[in-house]
Amino acid sequence: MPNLSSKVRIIDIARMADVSPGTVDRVLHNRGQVSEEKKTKILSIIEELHYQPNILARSLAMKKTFRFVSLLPEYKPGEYWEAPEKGINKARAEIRNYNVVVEKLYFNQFNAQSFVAASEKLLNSNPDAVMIAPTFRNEAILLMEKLHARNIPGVYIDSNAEDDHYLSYFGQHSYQSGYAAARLLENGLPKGSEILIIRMLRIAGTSNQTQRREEGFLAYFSDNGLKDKYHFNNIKLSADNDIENLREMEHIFRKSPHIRAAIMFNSRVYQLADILRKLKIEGVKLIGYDLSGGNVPALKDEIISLLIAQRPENQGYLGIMALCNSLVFNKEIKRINYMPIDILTKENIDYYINY
Amino acid sequence: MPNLSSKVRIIDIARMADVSPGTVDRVLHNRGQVSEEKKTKILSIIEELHYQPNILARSLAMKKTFRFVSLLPEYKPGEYWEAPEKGINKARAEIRNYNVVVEKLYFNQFNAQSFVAASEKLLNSNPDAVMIAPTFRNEAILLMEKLHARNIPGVYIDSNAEDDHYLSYFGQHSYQSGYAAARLLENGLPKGSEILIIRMLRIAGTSNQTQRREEGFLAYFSDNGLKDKYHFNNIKLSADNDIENLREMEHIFRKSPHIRAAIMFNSRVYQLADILRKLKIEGVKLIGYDLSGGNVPALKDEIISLLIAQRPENQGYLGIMALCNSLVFNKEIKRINYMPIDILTKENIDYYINY
DNA sequence: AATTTTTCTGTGTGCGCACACGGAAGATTT
DNA sequence: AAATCTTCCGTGTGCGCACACAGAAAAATT
Repeated sequence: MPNLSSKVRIIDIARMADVSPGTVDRVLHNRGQVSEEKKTKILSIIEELHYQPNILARSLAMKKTFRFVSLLPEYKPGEYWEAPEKGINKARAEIRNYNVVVEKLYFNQFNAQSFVAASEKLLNSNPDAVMIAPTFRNEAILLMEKLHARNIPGVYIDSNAEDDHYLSYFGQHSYQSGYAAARLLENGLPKGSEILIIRMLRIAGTSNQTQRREEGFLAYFSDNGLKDKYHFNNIKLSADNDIENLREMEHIFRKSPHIRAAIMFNSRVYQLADILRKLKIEGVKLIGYDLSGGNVPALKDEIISLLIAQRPENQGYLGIMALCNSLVFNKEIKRINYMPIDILTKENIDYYINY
Repeated sequence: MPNLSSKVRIIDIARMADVSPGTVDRVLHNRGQVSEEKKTKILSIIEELHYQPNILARSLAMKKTFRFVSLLPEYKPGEYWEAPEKGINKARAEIRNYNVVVEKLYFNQFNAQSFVAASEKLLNSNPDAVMIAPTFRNEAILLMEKLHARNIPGVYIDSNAEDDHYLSYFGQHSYQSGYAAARLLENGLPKGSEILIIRMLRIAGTSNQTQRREEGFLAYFSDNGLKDKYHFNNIKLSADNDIENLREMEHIFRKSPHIRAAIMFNSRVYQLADILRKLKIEGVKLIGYDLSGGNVPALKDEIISLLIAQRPENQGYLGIMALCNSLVFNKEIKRINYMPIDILTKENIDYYINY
């Protein structure tokens, strides 16, 4: 148990080691040269006294200011990516006095080229650390490689590119969140029911994350020998053509009136909820992801039964804080940080503030 | 939008107002006297420039050290109260450099007299701020009154004494968490099932919190017209006599073999889980609270179906941080802070780390 | 042995703030 | 008008650290 109460200063160590404060400073920062003899002596005293530098004084004295840059998808108010941004702002205010400024860059999440362009900009600005949402996996890996070559640490949030060069990852375990969703969906569902799996057509292809969730979802049923107990029905909806979607769904439900459950693996569930509301279809257990858009109202209206969330705000906050902890405070950073898989219902949604 | 980037110092303000830095200092701290004319001039400049003091420099310069004291139930390893303590330690490490020390006092949660004795000790030590678990409501209110008379701020965690003198509260909305539990228990439960409600006999009487949870639980059924759809069976178990409890439960299940669900409103569910395991009773949906003791293993073994948690670690952390934010950083503190009602299953428990 | 080069080491200054102190200006009393 | 008290105000010092700089010691070169 380290001594947290009594204060040990650099000057104390210097006195004990019979050297000047500057020398201690040098061994602490690997600056200049210090004779091997003094070095070991100083280090042993530091160890013995559990010396911990006063971060406040350090930041106050330090000339260098750190520039962190985030690279996230642009968004409209209420959309998913608003949440991580809020977390960034929170972190920014918290570490402002430690000489770190946080800047933001954005890309279009449906356009890989915009990611590449923003990457270019990012690199040219020569930041001290970066936080990236690797929506475009290959492009993100390329960027991270370049950053690594320049010794610029980077963290991923939301999804993990799983390359070798990132400092840390904050995001969900997509597979497991699908698995958890399956269990919740299946719970209390009569055997023989039909389950509707809805995918969204996406210009940039299905996202990695969505796919993993679906894998986990299906794995639950096969792992537990439930695959034959239910009928699975796959359907694809368009991202923007609401009228077409409505027609499609009406068709599906006329053909299969025994659908008792439905799931979507992204945050657009509220669109489906709208359709169900319009078609006056009831008794369908609907599960989706995230609190963005109209999801919360639909949950409260009991059209959506459950939402699964992953604290996107905290992801942004923790990503920035990890950079700060690593660069400014020289702390060790855990590399993979899976966020909790939060289960939200009408009854607990109002208290879901991420303290 | 305040200017977060450019630094404004006291000396800058002084120059602009054509006074000495000491004068600015005086109006910032209401120290000494300053002529009304200069005062307003300085204040308007502060306003205009969005001056925010550098907390780091302030703490570095400040002579005063703050003493925060927590007053929580004593506990054995693995018990509920270990969690808030962890949060306290986290906060302590974080604010150490801001000249605040955090001390801990304990009481026996089954003995009101021990709370009073600890209160005495607490008051005599003359702390700068306190955090209290008001397990004994009346005694806690009395203590908070005395603290208030001495101008010592105090926060409650875990449960709320709901008096007039506390600074802030961090804890669950007990009623609502019972309500949420009811919904989860009822979901998928065949109508006509028998539901077992288990209470623990407690020397010090039923705790306020437990009672509220039960109220919320029952309210769900009456609110939704489900009261007559199920049979409710109440049973009391002893806190320590396991053998007697086993016999009792065996009796109950022999008499009522149609029990399909059971709930306990405290963290001792694992005791019931043990009994069900011993009696080889299956097909009972069991819900309980908190992650302490053997609850997590029982959840993973699927004897417990769901656990409801309320981030006790964060409660301790946030309670201390609230004191710090108020006293040291002069921030506004939200008075009532209900913690999220977290729903935990076998599938998401492994990712439940409170980031 | 005298020099240059390299390695090592101590001192001084300032980051932005709190706080003590001493002195000036004004108000009150003698 | 002189003395005392009160209100007001400016300056100086230190919190613990980083960093620049100059100078000493040691090593390498001439």
